[in-house]
Amino acid sequence: MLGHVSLRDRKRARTRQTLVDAATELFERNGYDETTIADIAAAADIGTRTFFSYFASKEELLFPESDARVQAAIEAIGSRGPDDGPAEVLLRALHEVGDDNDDMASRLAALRLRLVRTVPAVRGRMLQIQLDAQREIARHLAAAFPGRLDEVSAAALTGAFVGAVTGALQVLLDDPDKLGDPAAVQAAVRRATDVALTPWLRASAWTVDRLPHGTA
Amino acid sequence: MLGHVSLRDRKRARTRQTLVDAATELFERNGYDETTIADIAAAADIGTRTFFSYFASKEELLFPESDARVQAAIEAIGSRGPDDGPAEVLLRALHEVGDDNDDMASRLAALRLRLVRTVPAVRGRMLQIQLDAQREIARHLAAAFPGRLDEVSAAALTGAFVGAVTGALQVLLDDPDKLGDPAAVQAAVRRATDVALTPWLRASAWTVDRLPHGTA
DNA sequence: ACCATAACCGCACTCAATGCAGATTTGCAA
DNA sequence: TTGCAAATCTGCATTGAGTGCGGTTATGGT
Repeated sequence: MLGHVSLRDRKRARTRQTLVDAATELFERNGYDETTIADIAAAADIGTRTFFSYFASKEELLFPESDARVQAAIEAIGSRGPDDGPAEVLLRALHEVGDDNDDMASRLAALRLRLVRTVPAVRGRMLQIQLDAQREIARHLAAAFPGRLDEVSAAALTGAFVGAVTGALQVLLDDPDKLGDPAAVQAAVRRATDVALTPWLRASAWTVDRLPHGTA
Repeated sequence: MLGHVSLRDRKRARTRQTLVDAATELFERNGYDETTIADIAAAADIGTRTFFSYFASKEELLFPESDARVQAAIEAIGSRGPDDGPAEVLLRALHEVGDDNDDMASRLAALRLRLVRTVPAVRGRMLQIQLDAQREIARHLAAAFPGRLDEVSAAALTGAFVGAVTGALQVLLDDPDKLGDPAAVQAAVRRATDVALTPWLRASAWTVDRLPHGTA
């Protein structure tokens, strides 16, 4: 019975969501550092001790579905065409993930974006998650091109892609105007990926026109 | 009087070094998590409270000269030849930094390498330092090529390079065999980064043969 | 010698995080 | 329905990181 969701599971999922909502609310109203775990637990009506059976730390609250993006990328790798090389596959995967960022409309995503820039602990946690995701993607990429791409090269390639996008984003997003405006953020994301990935596009069989969005 | 080092300054520098040494010793003997700041302070014969006027946190002890590498990279950018493009300059800068890692002989560097792999807090701190360094380097790179390289592209380029190296290293370093052999690691990193960064290199005037590979 | 400043240090405090043990709830089968 | 085992919830106590404050001591310049 794998698909079976018991009452216990539903209840637990609901409490978990309540925690995220309560935390979002409190972080927005009073700030991150000013909000204690005791506050969050109280707002979600559970004991302070119980909080730690849902999230290992305060930062984890900001990244509740961290596997989803990795999963999307892996599927993009799996559904590659016969003529696609590693760069093309990775490119499509990253665009996939970027579009997945459509949840940018959600309050949590906007809040996360702000906190990543201002709270060191949150930034640190995000970088770790990103690095883990990178490693996972690289593993699958290497598996998808046996013989042609060893583990190390796959990791380097993935790291280069992700690093390029991250670097570009970092510069684009410290423009204070763009924050709070989801459309501007998304445009920045797209432009960042385009700028960052252009060299690989030129190197492979792709042309810029085939990209699924005109540069904003 | 800028070059003047007072007794105060000398004393302070000495205490700082003592702290690093004591921490290194304790971390190696008892482990990172098992060593408290109180232990370190006691070993260096200062009050626990005073520790925090030397280092803001326990992790900082592992990165006592974090600016040195950035400084080296910036100098490499400054001393570029007239025909060098952004990619070449960045490549030389990174090699400079990599060679700087020859301090791998030092106990602290070896310890740091181990702790980065095993202690999440340390890894998180390192990634933050790396990201800051990346940003700083990108800024200088853009300044060195006005007109030819805007802020965003410079950040993307730098991110790609650093990301490639980091990604490759991550895979290489959790192979227990290679850990003691810096030469093999360095060779593997160069090979992998070449694979990942070929497009960037081709985009400029370089050819892969001109890379200083035969070493190691 | 004098004084302003910087460094040192103990004390009290807040908060994150963990271990433990008892109470409660849920799943499942008799 | 009943009963039992497992999972969950919870309070309590404890450790350790980190900060603010205030008083003391050491240092640098005059």
